[in-house]
Amino acid sequence: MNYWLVKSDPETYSIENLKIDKKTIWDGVRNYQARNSLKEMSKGDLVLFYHSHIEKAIVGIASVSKDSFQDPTSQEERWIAVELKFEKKLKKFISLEEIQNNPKLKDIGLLKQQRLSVMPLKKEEYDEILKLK
DNA sequence: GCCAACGTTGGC
DNA sequence: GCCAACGTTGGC
Repeated sequence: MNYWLVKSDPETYSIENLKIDKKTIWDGVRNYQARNSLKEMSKGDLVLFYHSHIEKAIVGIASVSKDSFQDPTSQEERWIAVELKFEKKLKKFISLEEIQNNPKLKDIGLLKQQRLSVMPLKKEEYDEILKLK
């Protein structure tokens, strides 16, 4: 079982959309590092859902409902997608600020690599983040 | 809305 | 294969 964090601009696709859709194909990723994470995802992994821009907070939890496969939005073999399933929306969002203020979380990709949209989390980091809620 | 950070592209 | 130019992301 692995843990991940994905970012999304809520104006494009929000946790509410995922809640309504129940499942979605997480495609369109065109960054190698993010792609490599997608590739390693497998069914049952847990995924924190982060809203960028206006919200800047972790707003929910999803799970991987289908192992990675070739991205249907690209002709190129190298791009990968997964299917994510809605798990829950957090009652209290975990803001970027709270994450930044936690010294145990200073090394996570979210803070270190601003532009990375899919990143792995260690179990400890995942647990630590959810402690903030 | 601005702009820094940084990944990607393409000319050489 | 290097690196300048360009485009995009995302925090502020």
